Amino acid sequence: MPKLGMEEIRRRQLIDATIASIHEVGFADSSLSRISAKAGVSTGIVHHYFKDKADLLEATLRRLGTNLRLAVVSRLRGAKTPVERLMAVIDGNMGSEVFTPEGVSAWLAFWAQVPNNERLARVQRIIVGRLHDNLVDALRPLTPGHDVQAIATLVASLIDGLWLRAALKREPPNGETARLLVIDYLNAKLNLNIPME
Amino acid sequence: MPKLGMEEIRRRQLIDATIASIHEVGFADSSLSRISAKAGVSTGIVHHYFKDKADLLEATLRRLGTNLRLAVVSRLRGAKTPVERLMAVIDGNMGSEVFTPEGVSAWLAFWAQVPNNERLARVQRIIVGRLHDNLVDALRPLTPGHDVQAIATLVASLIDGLWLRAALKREPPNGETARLLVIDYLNAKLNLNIPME
Amino acid sequence: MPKLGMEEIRRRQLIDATIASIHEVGFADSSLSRISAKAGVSTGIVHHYFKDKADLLEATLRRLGTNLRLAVVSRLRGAKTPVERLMAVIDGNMGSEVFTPEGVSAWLAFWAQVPNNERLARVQRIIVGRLHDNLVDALRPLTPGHDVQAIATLVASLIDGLWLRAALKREPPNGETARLLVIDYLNAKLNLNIPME
Amino acid sequence: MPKLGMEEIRRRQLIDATIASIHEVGFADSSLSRISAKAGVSTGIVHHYFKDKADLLEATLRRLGTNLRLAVVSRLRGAKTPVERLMAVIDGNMGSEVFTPEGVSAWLAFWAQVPNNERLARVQRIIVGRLHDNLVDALRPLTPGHDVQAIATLVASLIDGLWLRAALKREPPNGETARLLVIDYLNAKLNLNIPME
DNA sequence: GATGAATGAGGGTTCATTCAT
DNA sequence: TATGAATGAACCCTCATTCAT
Repeated sequence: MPKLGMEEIRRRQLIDATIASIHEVGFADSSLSRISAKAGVSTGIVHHYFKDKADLLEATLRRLGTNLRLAVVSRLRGAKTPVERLMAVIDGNMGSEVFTPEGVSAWLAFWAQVPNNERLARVQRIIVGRLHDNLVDALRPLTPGHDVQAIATLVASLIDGLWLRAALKREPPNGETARLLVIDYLNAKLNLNIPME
Repeated sequence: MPKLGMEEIRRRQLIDATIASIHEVGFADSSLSRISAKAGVSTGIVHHYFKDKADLLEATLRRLGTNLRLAVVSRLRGAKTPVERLMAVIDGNMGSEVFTPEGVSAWLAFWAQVPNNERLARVQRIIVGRLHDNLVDALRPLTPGHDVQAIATLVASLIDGLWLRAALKREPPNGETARLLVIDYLNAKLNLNIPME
Repeated sequence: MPKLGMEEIRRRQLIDATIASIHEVGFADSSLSRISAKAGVSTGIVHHYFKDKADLLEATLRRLGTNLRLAVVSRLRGAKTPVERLMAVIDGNMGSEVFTPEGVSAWLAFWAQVPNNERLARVQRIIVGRLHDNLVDALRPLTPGHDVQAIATLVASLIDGLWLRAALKREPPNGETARLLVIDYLNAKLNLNIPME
Repeated sequence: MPKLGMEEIRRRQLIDATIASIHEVGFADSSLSRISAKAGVSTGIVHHYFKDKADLLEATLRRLGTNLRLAVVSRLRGAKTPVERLMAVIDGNMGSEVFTPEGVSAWLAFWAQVPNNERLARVQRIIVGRLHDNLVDALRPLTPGHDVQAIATLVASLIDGLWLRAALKREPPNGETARLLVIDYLNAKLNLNIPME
């Protein structure tokens, strides 16, 4: 009889191994044999839980997006003021759960696949769209008289750039420093006084 | 003397074909046979002019960096005022010679290789360092009382983020829009009045 | 006793599914997982009722042979005259119970395995031998002065050829047409007057 | 510089090895690694000369058809009388160049693939059609008052059946015996006197 | 009896690289 | 200088078979 919940466990194992492998050796060298070895299972098992390698990769990107969404959602729950809500979105994209060595490596790797992979592109568009919407919602009460769309685009681009630079560095990414750069911009542009503690 | 400069011609052919191929089918599918076909030469020829595939890729990244450097240098030549010098650096990184569909695609592809490829990483560090130095030099006369390093980092990150987003989009990248976002930030942060014509 | 005969039921299910699968996708693509899915059981069950895949295939060929034998035997039961007995053998090999799309497909598939599979070869030799013996017995009273062995061989070869051609055609096999060709030969060779109604 | 005619040599090597392999171990076990080993080349080379395995197999079936056609054509060249022309067709399909152990094995193997492989089916229809046309042409002057189509079909089926039986036997096929069975049928049916020397 | 998760060998295929020409 | 034939390792994937449940 099938062990209950085994499917979810195995899928998670394999997705985690995929992220770890991409971090360690990169996208190109993340073969299924390496991934399954890292997950501690046989190569054949992958095709029990995923249609093929592309399916595993898509699920992995989806998971990265989910992690990001959860990081924002959990912070929004405790946010009361407009500034707190804005910072929930910013911090949700810079927090220590997501802004990890493995996380930024995997993100960069997947981004590079997007231009030539429609299925990954679709997932990525959802993730990017969600960040943009979150930013616009959070910025609107704080930006009377400004072009909120442009500011959201700038902040999103800045966040992307910081993720990119984090991925390119050898050291573990420093979310705190990255966060301060975003706050500094917002304070200057919107005449806010978000504390940079 | 008909063969004079043959080496340089062939190397350039192959590098151009590499960039074009990466743009068209991505890094993973840019096999040497595809690249050489695109360059109109045989597969074997690659190893006459490059040690191996890694060597060709490194040369390609180097060329991308050179293009960027030249775009900045040529603009700096006509720059007189501090603001003009700053804009020379910005525009050199957003100008239509470099901010092309092929250019941004190739950049993104190489970025993704850097974390797991020390040789490419070395080249990339040089390029990043040069942009940072250029920015610091240009910003210093305009930023009394500010942390010039932080501002340079923010601008550089923003530029990277804009390149990244340009690569992820389907449409040809719009350097003008990207440029305006950077100017807008600088005007707000440094109380400048760089015209956004 | 509800489980009584379960073994026979399961074996029959799987054999039928094997024949159906071979007809649908061919011998090569008739994997155990496909066969068991078609039979509506799990993959593991096959090894409860058959030693391995080769065993299932052998049982399937045996069943095909049995079907043929029964088709002949049942017709022989009502045959009185020598001609009727001959026609019982012919029709038993061309009748609508056996000369079906699935039947001819499966036969052809198994024939192709025989030269390199001793176990299947053994089964096939029994089936071929039985047809030959049946034909010789039925022909003897009708072929005074002829080489009964040669005629039996020719008829058997002709029947095989007609099965083969039926399997290669896209349309459902036409046993009636095939039958008439055999009768026509016998009438010509033996100066008989078997009606071709 | 490419060795002239190398392509034709290699293709022939590989096709011959394919036929030999099918004869030795059957269609299913004729992997590319086995075929290329038998041809004395590496596995990778197959894809220089054939698009993929299906392409090699199709070329192999085509070659078998060509061999058959040539065997008939060469005999037709010396045929003067109608009977000689008929025998040229018969003997061309039973001659020692084509009615070999490897030949009949490969034929049976390919026949079994036809129902589930449209590309092979197309080639096979051409071959079958050619035999039928040849037979009708040769039979027409000898069959006044008969249904020439039906006789051609019977002869073709008989030939197929004899090939089939030859493939199923362990011994090398005996073309002479097979040939006599066909002649015997024709003599009986058409009141001919083709000598059975 | 029955399931389907798990294994690992072997399949076809692609590829960077080498080398005879 | 230039070719492309040739190699063999590594890839993804499928499969028969086993076994814990």
